Amino acid sequence: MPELPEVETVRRELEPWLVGRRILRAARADAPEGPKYAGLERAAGQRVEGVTRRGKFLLLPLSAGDELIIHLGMTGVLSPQRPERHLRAYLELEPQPAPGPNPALYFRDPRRFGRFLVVPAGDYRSLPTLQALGPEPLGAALDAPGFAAALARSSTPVKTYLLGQRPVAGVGNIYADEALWRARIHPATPARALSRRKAGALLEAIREVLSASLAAQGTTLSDYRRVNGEVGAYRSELRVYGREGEPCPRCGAIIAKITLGGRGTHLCPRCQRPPHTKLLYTKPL
DNA sequence: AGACGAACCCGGACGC
DNA sequence: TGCGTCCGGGTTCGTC
Repeated sequence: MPELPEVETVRRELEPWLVGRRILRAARADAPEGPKYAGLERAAGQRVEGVTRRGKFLLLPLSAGDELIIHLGMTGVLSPQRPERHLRAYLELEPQPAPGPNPALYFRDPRRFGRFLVVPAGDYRSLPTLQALGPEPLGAALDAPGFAAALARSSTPVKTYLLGQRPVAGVGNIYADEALWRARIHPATPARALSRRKAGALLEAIREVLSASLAAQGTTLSDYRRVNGEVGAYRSELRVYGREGEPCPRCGAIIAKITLGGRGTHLCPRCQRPPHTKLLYTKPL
């Protein structure tokens, strides 16, 4: 759910509020001991020096050489308002000149897939996905030849490979389906079976979808909220995700939902022809 | 090493 | 109405 556009939206909203602010206290609330909230208390006394993002991870460098890492998981929401339920962790911040209670950043996460931990800056040993994360799709570091070369290294279905965050950072289930539809590629196509031309089209489609969603502050299906509590507006722009049974907006064929790599996968059976090689997916829904 | 499936977790949808 | 079951999602872990 929160993928690159949603996390970047949150990042932009947090940045002006948090940068330069000192953390008075960092604490877990209804959160278990364990790696997902490891070292959180160490943030106390440090100043937030930046709010950056890599893929779906928020990275906040702190003044004593640590780094606060936040991953929203499926249902994580960051807010200055204390939630009534499912509060996992929070940062108490030094007060602004304005009167009133100390401001705070609250992390609500009903499904507990999120993370909120502090590590020595750059020490991502407890986060293998972050450690091996591919390049940012909206940055200059990734070009079409590099992307094609990455795809050529895997025989995994291209959608599954995208979800692994290796060829490119920040693409999740929703935008993978949307980008593959735009590029007219069947999700089960082995990554290395894509021509360089098709790989280039896929990268362009990924960039278009992520940019358009970012411009709309992301997609809210149910849980995702901006820091100010508002929803993202991109849901109405989704072309295949969640639209199984509806006509394809491009050709009118009925959009299908299949399971691929254990994930719900939406596609147009006419626009996105399966590869000529053996079909790797199994059951239409 | 890489690939794959299961596990994690729980609100909501669904079936009876 | 209420109970039980299933689903899904990103990431990690265990197993092949």
